[in-house]
Amino acid sequence: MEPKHIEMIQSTAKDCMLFRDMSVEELSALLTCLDFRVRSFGRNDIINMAGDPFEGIGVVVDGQVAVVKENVAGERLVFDILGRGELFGEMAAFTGVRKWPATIIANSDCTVMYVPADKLVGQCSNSCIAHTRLIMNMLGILSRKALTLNRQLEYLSIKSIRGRIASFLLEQYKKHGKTTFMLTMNRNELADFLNVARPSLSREMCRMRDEGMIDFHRSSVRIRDVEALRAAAQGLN
Amino acid sequence: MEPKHIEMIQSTAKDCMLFRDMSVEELSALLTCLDFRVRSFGRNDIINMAGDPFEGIGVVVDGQVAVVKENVAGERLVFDILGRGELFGEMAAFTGVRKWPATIIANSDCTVMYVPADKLVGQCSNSCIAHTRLIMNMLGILSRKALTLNRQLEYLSIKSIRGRIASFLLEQYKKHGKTTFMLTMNRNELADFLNVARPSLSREMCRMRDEGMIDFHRSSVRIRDVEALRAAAQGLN
DNA sequence: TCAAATCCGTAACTATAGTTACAAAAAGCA
DNA sequence: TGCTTTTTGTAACTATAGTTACGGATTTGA
Repeated sequence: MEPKHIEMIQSTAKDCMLFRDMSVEELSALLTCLDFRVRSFGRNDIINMAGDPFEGIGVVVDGQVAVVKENVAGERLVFDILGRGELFGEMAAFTGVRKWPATIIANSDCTVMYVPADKLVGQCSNSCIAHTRLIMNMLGILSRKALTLNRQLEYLSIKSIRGRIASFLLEQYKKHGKTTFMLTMNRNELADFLNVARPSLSREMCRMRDEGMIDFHRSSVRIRDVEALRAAAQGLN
Repeated sequence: MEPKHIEMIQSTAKDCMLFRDMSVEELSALLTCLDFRVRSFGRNDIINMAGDPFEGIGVVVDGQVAVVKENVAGERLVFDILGRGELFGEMAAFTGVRKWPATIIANSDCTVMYVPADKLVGQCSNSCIAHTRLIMNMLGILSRKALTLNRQLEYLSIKSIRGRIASFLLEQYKKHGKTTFMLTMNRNELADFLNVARPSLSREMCRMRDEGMIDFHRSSVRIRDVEALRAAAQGLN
């Protein structure tokens, strides 16, 4: 293990849900008994391939990775984008799944730390306090994960494109706190995210503009009629 | 607490993931320190309403409940059907959410046991072994939940009704290990589950029958051409 | 700075799914 | 058993979204 890795992990751990509420000492003790490994990847490298044998949970130490799933037709569905301190493989770890359920791809040059699943689950020999906390943190992470999935499910359960756009924009509005904001996705990505065809998305957005609900140009959006948007999100009108 | 309840819970606990791998003694000790409550409901009763204050995890002791979500337009999306020994509210418990994220409805007369969230999370005063095991079981349950949601997300990301039906039937086929099996949902429920209109579901199922992929009558289904189904699930043909 | 690549809106056409209504079959029940 | 309720398939019609193609705007990068 190179020293720069240790340092990087220590500093990442501060922002990592998995190691939350631990003192530096606890963390050090924990890290020694977790028996982790570190690997680095270049942009677009495949970090883990769906179906490959699952070894353990991954923590993004540096850079950005994407969790994707591909069907046989070759369509790629982006499930999640993860940054520093975020986890992947946590669902597989506790269900005894032996294969990666999704593919992990490096969105940029990145460094990943792997923790063997059995080290997480098993009681460590020093039975450190930090290990207990680790488990509780894990519970929180998994729960949050489930809630996020739940919310995404709500998106896809909306049947009309207009409803999905409206819900999405309302969430952005809430997030930014302003009626004018920039989208972080281009039309293609947004269409993928909302699981609709790109031209259909454009068409519907223009209709909504024509009706005076919103205004937009490229990635900048302005909400003109919040109430109308709310109604649209609920499938009315 | 009525004795019949205690007995019912003890017997349910045997089949309950939350209490897995515990001896009768451990279970008894655990139950005393969990401070649970028991309530009974009649068919179609609302057990917990989305938005109502969240008290604790629910365990189905007897009967069947449905986890649903409704939008203002009144459309009802069935997220899950739970039987004896299954849990609800486990996601809310560990994320500090104070409101029920979904509505729970009694599918039949049923009995439910509630365990306060803080009793699960906090160390019990007797720090019993069973409590540790409870937490580990909880990890497994949450992971599995997340995987299930993931799978449902995959369902809804399929754009065609035919693809959804095919995926659903393939999963049932895999689950039963036989090409002939009974569905546990009627057409209405299945349509809800797949998030499509009921007549559209019927129509598509009939088309698939006409094309020789499947055979069915009411809730009994026979898969006639697995490969064709696989192709359909992937959006081909 | 200019050419290439990408992004975005648009339109015509097609395909798919939703809506509504109804009747036959099955199940529940008095 | 016979009546009622529920479940299911079906059909005609409508609405919505996907497909394909194209051109202008914008960005990228040599």
